[in-house]
Amino acid sequence: MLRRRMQCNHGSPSMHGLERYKFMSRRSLSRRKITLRDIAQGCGVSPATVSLVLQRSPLVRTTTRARIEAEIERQGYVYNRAAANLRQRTSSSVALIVNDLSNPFFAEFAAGVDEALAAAGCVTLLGSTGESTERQRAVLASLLEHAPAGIILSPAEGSDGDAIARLVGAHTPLLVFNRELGGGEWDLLALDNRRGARLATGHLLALGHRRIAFFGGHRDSSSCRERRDGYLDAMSAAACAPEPQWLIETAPTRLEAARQVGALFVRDPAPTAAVCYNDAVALGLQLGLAARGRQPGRDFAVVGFDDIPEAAVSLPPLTTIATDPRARGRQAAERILARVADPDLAIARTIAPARLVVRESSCPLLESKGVRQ
Amino acid sequence: MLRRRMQCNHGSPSMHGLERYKFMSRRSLSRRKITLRDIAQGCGVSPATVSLVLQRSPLVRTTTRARIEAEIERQGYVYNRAAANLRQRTSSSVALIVNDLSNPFFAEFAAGVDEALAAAGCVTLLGSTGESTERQRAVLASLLEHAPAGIILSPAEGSDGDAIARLVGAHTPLLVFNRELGGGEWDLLALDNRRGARLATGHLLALGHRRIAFFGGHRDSSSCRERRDGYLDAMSAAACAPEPQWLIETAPTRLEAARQVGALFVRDPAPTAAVCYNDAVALGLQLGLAARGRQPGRDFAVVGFDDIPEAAVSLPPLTTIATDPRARGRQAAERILARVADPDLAIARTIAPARLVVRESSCPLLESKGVRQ
DNA sequence: CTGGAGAATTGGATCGTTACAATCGTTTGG
DNA sequence: CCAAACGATTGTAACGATCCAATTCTCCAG
Repeated sequence: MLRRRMQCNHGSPSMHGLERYKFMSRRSLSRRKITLRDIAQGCGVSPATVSLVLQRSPLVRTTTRARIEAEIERQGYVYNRAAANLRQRTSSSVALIVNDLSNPFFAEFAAGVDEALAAAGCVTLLGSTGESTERQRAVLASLLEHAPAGIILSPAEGSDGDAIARLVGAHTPLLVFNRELGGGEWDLLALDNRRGARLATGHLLALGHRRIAFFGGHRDSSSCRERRDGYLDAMSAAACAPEPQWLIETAPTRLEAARQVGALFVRDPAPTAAVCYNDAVALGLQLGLAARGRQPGRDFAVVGFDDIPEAAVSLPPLTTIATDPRARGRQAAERILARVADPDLAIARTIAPARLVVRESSCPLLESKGVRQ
Repeated sequence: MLRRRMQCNHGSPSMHGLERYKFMSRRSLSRRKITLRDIAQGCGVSPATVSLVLQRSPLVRTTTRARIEAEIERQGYVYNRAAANLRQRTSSSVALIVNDLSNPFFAEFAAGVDEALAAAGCVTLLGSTGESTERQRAVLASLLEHAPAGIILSPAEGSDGDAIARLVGAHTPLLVFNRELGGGEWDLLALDNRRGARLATGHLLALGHRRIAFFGGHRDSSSCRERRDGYLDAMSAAACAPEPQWLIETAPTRLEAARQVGALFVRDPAPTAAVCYNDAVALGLQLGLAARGRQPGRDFAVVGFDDIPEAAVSLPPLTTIATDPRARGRQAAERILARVADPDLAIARTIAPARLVVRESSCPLLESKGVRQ
């Protein structure tokens, strides 16, 4: 806890008002903070009037307002929103809890949230969980003490909805992002993972591929499960039965994905294309393919998921499913602001659309390859 | 501004203490927030005692403490840190203002800051400027109203130090990151751009290159200027005079960089290697080279700057200067916490080291190429 | 049984702001 | 000339915690 003690001279009883003020202003101008009282005193009005000016109330006479505003400027007064919030029982902050900012998907999301909140004159309280439910608990508790008006939470894997509901209480509206979380009454903003993966798989099918793998991601991750389900939907709709070795699990990182590429080709029939859990994995796959002498986008088709910035500039540029995390961030922020303004809004489950972005990594099936074996 | 009005029943004069409490608790348990008073009342002690428990004071008897803690748990009380901060004249938040979170360098930095602040029980107030001094002014003013204990600012290009000093005032310690900013008394944490670029250039010189370009970045960016100076240092130390067309200015993005690659080769003598302003530019350069039939890492050596995650997995993997933004973030947070704890610390200008990470994009000079013309 | 030293607890003022009711001038209509 | 109406301003009590001095409780030595 931060605690800076200031050795502030409380005026001795012998000094009356003005003298004391002068004394303070000379002696400790740089130590003590200017308050609304100082402004009031400085131009001979009551604190209440200054407060009215700060609230842009039309009740104050124009000339008085001007005088007060000049004094505010002169003394370099800064409004203490915490004090105001305490009195008004309001809050001008929203808490944002994500897994990890170094994941570009979440970084973009956070940027979008912050952008929209700032536009509404609201400040972002940041927290990150590192995908640990224990840290999530701690971070949530810590942020709640700052009485945010609302919370945007991208829950860590394996979160317990009831525990979160108990922690947050009924006072603070919560918006859950990116993952289903049962156990409470809250808004949800999720991606259409299933339809996205169906889109990706359908695209590869349309290019002539039949032996399509689903590559990467953790089995127990809900987003991975949804994407895999979408892939399976599309495959069975096209009457293609995936071989077990076409479903490869990896940590969702480039490096880990690159290491696992071999597993795709250990047994025949080998796949000619892959739908990947996300772009990181897809880029790793491209790398691993190149290392084994297969050229992605020519010998093997790859589709990613997320459309992170480097997808557009990889070699070859990656076909992927765009989810526009920045727009999702703005959307989340706007939704929570709306709910704060009106707590009686109906709970909404919003599934954001995903769209296919075709680039060069998804090539048609090569006849020679397709026919071989 | 957020303002949720609660239709709270103020107890009518006819009701005395306990009845009123019961009424409130039945009628509006889910509306009204639990305060420390409620806990005190709930177990028949004074608010002061509850406060002592919350502060882990050793003055309360163990049995009393247990009783109070149970009540806190039972009622689901959440501490109101804003109220405490108001009374104590302290703050448990630090403001972090960066250019843009979607830049992975800043995202990593922010992650590091948040990590270290959270470990100290302190919350991060986020703000982003989008490299606009006007937004920076607004964001800074808005965050200051929340009375952060300190501010970590990565100033927007073209910031006016005096204006910032005036805005922030002498009360709130400021740590400036990543860019020099004159005009006030504050700590600085910067990267050793000059030495880093010298390292990069020296590495290429050691590989036999003499015709080395400095590619990318904005002329008016201070970090770009410093890196270019480092490059020029190393070149002149090796008695190499750079041709004017070896110094190419671009926006610091992959796409823009890829577009400008042609400019390197419009006139003889053409360079055989390039030190890039940053990794984004370097990756763009690799892309542009490939598009023109030159293979980076074989026909042309490339060195980047920053060591962003994709540098390790590009084609070819990029030799670069690592600055470890996450560690810088932790460092910044720790420094501002130290200064908050002791405002009389001497001002520190910290220049973080940069280290060369050799990968495959920096190849030795090919004899055939080197001798031609 | 009493005095008094600690230990444990508490009342009340306070942090900087705002809501509310009350006040003070001015003006206007009757 | 008074009442009412209005516009502008203000005193005071909160908001939810903490600090400080003062008080009460314990317990033990004498």
